[in-house]
Amino acid sequence: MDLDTQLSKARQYCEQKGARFTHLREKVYELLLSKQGAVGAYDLLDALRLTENSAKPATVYRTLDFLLEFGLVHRLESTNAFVACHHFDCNHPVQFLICDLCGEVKEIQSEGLKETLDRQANSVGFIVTKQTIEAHGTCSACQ
Amino acid sequence: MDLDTQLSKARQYCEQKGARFTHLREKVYELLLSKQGAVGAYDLLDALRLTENSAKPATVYRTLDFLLEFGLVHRLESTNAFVACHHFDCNHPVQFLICDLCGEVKEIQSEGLKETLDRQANSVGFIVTKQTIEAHGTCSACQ
DNA sequence: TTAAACTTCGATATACAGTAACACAAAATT
DNA sequence: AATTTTGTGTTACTGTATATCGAAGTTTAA
Repeated sequence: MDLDTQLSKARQYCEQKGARFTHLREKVYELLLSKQGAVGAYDLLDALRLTENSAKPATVYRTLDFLLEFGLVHRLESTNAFVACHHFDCNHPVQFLICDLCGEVKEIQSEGLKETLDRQANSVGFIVTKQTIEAHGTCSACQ
Repeated sequence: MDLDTQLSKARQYCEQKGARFTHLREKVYELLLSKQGAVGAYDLLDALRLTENSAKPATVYRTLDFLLEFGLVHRLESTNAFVACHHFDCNHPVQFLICDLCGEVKEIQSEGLKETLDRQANSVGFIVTKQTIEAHGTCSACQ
């Protein structure tokens, strides 16, 4: 799907949820969509500053907080970086495969993985609210 | 197991591996053992400074690097914090249950979880070298 | 249609996390 | 004893993230 289509899909999604897809939010989401791989907040800030002159760290983090809240982007905990999500409307658990050579980030959805972790946790009386599952390694293209 | 026992177990383990369990390394490991839950590097630094007057960020990070390398501590990617490992001698994959209320960190070992992730990755041609699996939620005591 | 309430954004400052580089000291190796 | 390796002290810096406060823009409801 091309960028403009993806953007209007996001706009529509936000409107439907009663959230404002402001200029800044659209811009940041667009920047993330346009990169493959994950981007650090300060790299994103540098890119953003090319068009949004007044952008500062807080600008980026606030905007990312919004996008994270609505599932438009994901945060990679193991690299402190952010990736656009292309299918925010389906709300399944997400896991990431991060290639340490080319930086590619592949999002996978394994119900099995989620359920195994939930089950393991429950068996010791722990209730899971959020999972972080990330694998580092080498993608097929880089092998 | 009490603290002193755990410390001498660590000392023995290091000697056996030809690694030096120096005063600093012992001290940092001891501090981590004495807290339940995970500790941030700078909190650790503050605690360390009470006895090691000259400690600086690099001191802590260097020491943590050593302890991480030998499996005496783990790093939580989702909180940038560190926890002591009590059974460094058995070298299986590790997952964490992190209680967001009391801060307790429970280490679990699920071969199944590891293998499921490996399998999912392999099925798209991805070779995993390192896994990060962390669950946030509520522990049994806090419910 | 205007005031009140709420959300977003700009700006500054600061806290927290991690690394690079170099000098010196202590152990281990020869 | 001399050499090499490893560990520590120190300074300086880069990178990551949040708190606060006030101004500007939107929405709501009188």
